Amino acid sequence: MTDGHESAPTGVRRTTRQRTAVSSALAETGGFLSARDLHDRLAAQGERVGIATVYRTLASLASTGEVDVLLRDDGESVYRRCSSAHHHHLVCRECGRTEEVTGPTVEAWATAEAERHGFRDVRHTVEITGICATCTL
Amino acid sequence: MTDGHESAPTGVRRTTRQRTAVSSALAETGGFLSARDLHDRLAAQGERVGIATVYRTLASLASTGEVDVLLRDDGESVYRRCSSAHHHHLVCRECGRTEEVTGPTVEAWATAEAERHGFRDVRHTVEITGICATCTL
DNA sequence: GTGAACATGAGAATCAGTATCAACTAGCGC
DNA sequence: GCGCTAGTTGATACTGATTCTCATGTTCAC
Repeated sequence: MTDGHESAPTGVRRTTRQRTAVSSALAETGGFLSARDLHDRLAAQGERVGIATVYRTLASLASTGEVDVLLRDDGESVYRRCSSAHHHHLVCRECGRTEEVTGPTVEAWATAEAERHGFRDVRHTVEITGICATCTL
Repeated sequence: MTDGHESAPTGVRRTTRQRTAVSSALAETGGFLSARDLHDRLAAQGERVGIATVYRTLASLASTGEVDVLLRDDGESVYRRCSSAHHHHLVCRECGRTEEVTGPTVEAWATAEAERHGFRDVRHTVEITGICATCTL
């Protein structure tokens, strides 16, 4: 973890066929995709991109806030092209449909609660799941 | 996935040495433990319990609400003996110390927000992380 | 005490994600 | 356009958590 092979980038981020492919595949799909899904989707489109590269690209996009990462219940991470403002998700457990929701209420509550316990540098995650109107029918 | 070997239990839950061991090891420790941690701890106490059994027992305890499951950022699940009332966690990113917090505010907000989008059968998870007072020093 | 349903455990299998490292390439200066 | 080199890629091995398999062991109602 100290100094591997792919470390020490001088900050330059090159444009490659693979990165463009991952980015646009993500943009085409509204919803959340796992790294595998994305890899399969690219393969189906004839874009040959290694799974390792997909993971690397997603991690990179996530670190710049261009995509949103969600850790599903089964432990797999899913990614989505996302507005960069802080927000939360309302996910349908049936079809996976996602709505973005914002909540000044929660933000305030989380911060207040954390401070009450003496915690600093507070972050929070809120996920709401349910069955959406369409799936209820 | 239709009908395995360990399925079709008629609802009976037997008391075994292993289940008791897992339960009490969990009770002795205030904080969160991963299945491995628990397994190691049991081994150290001379309790020979298979890792598969630890997982099974934890899953069973979790399903009855006797323990609380948290999916850590690295994807590993951690378990803790927990009050059964609905609540959330405030976790220190440094030392792992955990506080239980309740928030009628969030509950209400989550439900309202979900209903506004036409979602039913709503559940939510809220995790707040930060650096606790002790680690700040 | 008996028997059948339930539980266990050792190890194999699975699965997401990361590390390795030789080969490749974007983009800069010329 | 050419060459250089740091940044990238990808096939594959590896790791680590969790689940599956199934023969064997236990619990508990009767």
